[in-house]
Amino acid sequence: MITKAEKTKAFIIETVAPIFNKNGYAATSIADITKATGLTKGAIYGNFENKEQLAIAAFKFMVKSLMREIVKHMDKSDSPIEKLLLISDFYRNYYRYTNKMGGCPILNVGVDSNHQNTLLLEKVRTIIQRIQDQLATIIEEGIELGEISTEINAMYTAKRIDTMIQGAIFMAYTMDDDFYIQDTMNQIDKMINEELRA
Amino acid sequence: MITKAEKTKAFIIETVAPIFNKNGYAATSIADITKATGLTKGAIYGNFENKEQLAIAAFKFMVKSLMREIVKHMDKSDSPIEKLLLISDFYRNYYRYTNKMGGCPILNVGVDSNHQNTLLLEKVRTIIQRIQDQLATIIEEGIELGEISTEINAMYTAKRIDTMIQGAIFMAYTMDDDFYIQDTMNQIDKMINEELRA
DNA sequence: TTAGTAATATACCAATTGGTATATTTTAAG
DNA sequence: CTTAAAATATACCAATTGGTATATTACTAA
Repeated sequence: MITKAEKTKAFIIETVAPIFNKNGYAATSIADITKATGLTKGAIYGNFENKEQLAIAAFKFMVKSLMREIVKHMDKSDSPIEKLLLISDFYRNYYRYTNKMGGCPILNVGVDSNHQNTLLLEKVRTIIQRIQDQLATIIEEGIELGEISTEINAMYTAKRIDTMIQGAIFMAYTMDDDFYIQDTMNQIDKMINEELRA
Repeated sequence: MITKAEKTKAFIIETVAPIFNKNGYAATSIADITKATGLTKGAIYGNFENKEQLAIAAFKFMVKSLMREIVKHMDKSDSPIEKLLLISDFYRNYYRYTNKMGGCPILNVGVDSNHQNTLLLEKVRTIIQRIQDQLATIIEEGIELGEISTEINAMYTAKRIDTMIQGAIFMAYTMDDDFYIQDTMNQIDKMINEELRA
């Protein structure tokens, strides 16, 4: 059964996630949180142990919804090479899409938590690792199916793609220019078609 | 003549720069600053208008010393294509080098200031623009000297290289793994040799 | 309807925040 | 050595910080 508190908890997370994502952990106060939710400290601390645990829940929520979207998009094809192209295609809308939630949580929390919050940094690392593993798995499947050259190192290539994507996201947000993402996705497509394809 | 205050000012900036870089603007308190410098609020506010101006001075200081190093390294050759290879070579030591100062100031302040501090963000943008302009100039010189293919778009290529570098820096710091930088620099070298070269 | 409990609000806490006015010390010129 | 000015230290400010103990309200099962 879904209790009142569970609904409140979900509501707090949804409301607070973009605030943490935009402002960062230290620059987000409990007052910001109560103001945005319209709730009081009692409700917040009744549902979350402390600010840190709320920030972790918010990060997980953003990543989860992001991952859901990308998997949904990716599953439009069964072909590994098509899947890779669908991933870059997903990121073509990333700037517009993530602007609503205050930017890319992986980039923002990754930088924000470094030297500052061990628990959060750990969560970011886990997510990045998972993304790269999934990318590598798709590439390996492509190799097995003969779509992708056997010369390709799946993990290296996965890391390379992920690195390019994160660079593009950083540049796009810092310079407020979607070009970086579009151009990088073109480069990744080129790489898929000209280097990966068997 | 070099006054006492000028020396103190420089000392404060040097001491405080890595703290701001590591912790971010909001997470760095005036108390952190007085503790690190051994000075009091009087000395800090006697030399800087406020926390924001100090953070800006600290950012400029870090970028200036970083730029000095990269230019010094780059000037080991007169050939544009060699200059490009020397840039990627410089970044091969970037992780170790910037760890001392608490990470890459462009990445850190770029992410930290977004949605938070307009003045700082503006400084970051100016620096990124300058880096890309300088990269583009080198590429153009390479084209004029016949070292680089006339097919190459200097500004696009400059942006592409810069984007890859920033992605590598983010990944290296977030995952605490220098591999991302080394691999990306290999990729950039490959790009220079196989795509740019006339 | 009522009692018990779950959920939220209120009032409060010490510590810290960025910043300032003023007192004190340090410096350099005469 | 003296003195004015420059530089730094001290003491203080209201506002805000994350967090808690307790009071109040909302909900649900009997």
